[in-house]
Amino acid sequence: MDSSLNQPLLSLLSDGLRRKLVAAGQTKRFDDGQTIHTQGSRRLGLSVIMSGRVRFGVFSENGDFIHTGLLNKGHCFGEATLFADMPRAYHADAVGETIILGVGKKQFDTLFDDNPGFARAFLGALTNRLYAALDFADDLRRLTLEARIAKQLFRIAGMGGFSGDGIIPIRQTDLAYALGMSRVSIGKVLEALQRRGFIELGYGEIKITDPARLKTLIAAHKSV
Amino acid sequence: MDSSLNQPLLSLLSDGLRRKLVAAGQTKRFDDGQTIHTQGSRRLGLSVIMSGRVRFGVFSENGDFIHTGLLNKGHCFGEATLFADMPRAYHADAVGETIILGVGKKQFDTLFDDNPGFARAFLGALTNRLYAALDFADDLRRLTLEARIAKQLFRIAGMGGFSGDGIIPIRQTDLAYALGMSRVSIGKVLEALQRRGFIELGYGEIKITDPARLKTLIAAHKSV
DNA sequence: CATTGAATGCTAAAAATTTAACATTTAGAC
DNA sequence: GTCTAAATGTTAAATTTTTAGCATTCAATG
Repeated sequence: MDSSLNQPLLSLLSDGLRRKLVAAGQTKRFDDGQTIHTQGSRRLGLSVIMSGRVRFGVFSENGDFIHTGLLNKGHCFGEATLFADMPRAYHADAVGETIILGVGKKQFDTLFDDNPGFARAFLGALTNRLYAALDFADDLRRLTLEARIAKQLFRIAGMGGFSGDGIIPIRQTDLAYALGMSRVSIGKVLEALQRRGFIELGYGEIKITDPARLKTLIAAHKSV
Repeated sequence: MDSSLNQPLLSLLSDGLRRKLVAAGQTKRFDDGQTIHTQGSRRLGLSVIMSGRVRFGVFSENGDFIHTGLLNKGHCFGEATLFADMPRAYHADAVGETIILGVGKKQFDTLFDDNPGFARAFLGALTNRLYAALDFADDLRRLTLEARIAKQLFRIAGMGGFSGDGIIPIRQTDLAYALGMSRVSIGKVLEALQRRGFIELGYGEIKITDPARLKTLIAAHKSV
């Protein structure tokens, strides 16, 4: 989840392997908001984002969709269905027009077994994601709320591939869910950050106006 | 961190591969408490626990060692130094007499490239650990404190390979750190669990007296 | 078996966070 | 431009959690 640890799979593959992967799968186009797969799906295979973005989340008891993650071009998902026999862990839908390369288990296995380079790429990508997840869990336990929020904003900004103006499309409600806090608490801290000139709050978006100063906040730890 | 997702590497390797791995490395014996590696070490290689247990943690600002994880026989660590060029993320020391198989980067790479089966085993192990970490982060955000504590006790019990009597060697201080809460809060909940007959508190250990009933608690969610 | 450091037990005040409202603003649809 | 649903803004009370003590119990050591 730390962007520095988030090399997309495609960037870890050589041109040759990338071509082979594409040749082995089928691309499919999704409209904005269209469901790519549902949580718990047992359809085995690798999915690679060729263009666009994919939003992940879960449905709460009352049916609301709760956004928990976002991946953009070059990233893959569904490895767990191939390597660990797990169902799809999150609901996934498209953000904007999105093209997904789907590689079924059979084709993937053939490709994987014939090309040792794939293993390295996946191991690299998974290791990065594992340590990013461990880092995120550490943050939840050790950082002050302000630091967690600041870091999460950078995390989202880094993942998204958004326009370079520092505007992050995220609802305060989703930020609250992502950090396991109430919207009121998140709102209070955001308001304070805005007052201090670090960010500007919008409707469904947050603009980082002073990235350098905001970054200095993420070191703030709870006491031990 | 979920025990069901925690197949040790050695159990994912065929006999043949396991033998090859052992042949490629060197075993080294550590006494109880002896340091295996320090945080930040750049020594590249894979470490496999052949017997005993390894305790991971970090040193806080005031020099206290804070225990954050425990792995037992069959598990490996240090993959990140091989697959993602990262330094050792945690300090590691032995719990009881422990034998570690160390495989240097060079030997490992040779072995890995010549034996495709290794890739599958590592991918399986890493995928499991990734989803366990994501699950743990979810717990931190969604579960009530009581549920988090109950689940953490099972997590530790499952990891440890301890005697079958349900006694978990853990200090309340460490439990508090692992869950990012204060010792007072942890103590309060533990005391309540003891009063209700789920557990028995000891000095540096906790006994699960009623695993079945304790397990029912871990579903308790914060409201959304 | 006396000593000692480590761990747990306990407390009350302070601080942080949630809850449950309701008000206001925003962006898009008509 | 109006309307509307969605999102943010704002409270205050209730609850949870931390902080900062100090007391007590435990287990290992000499």
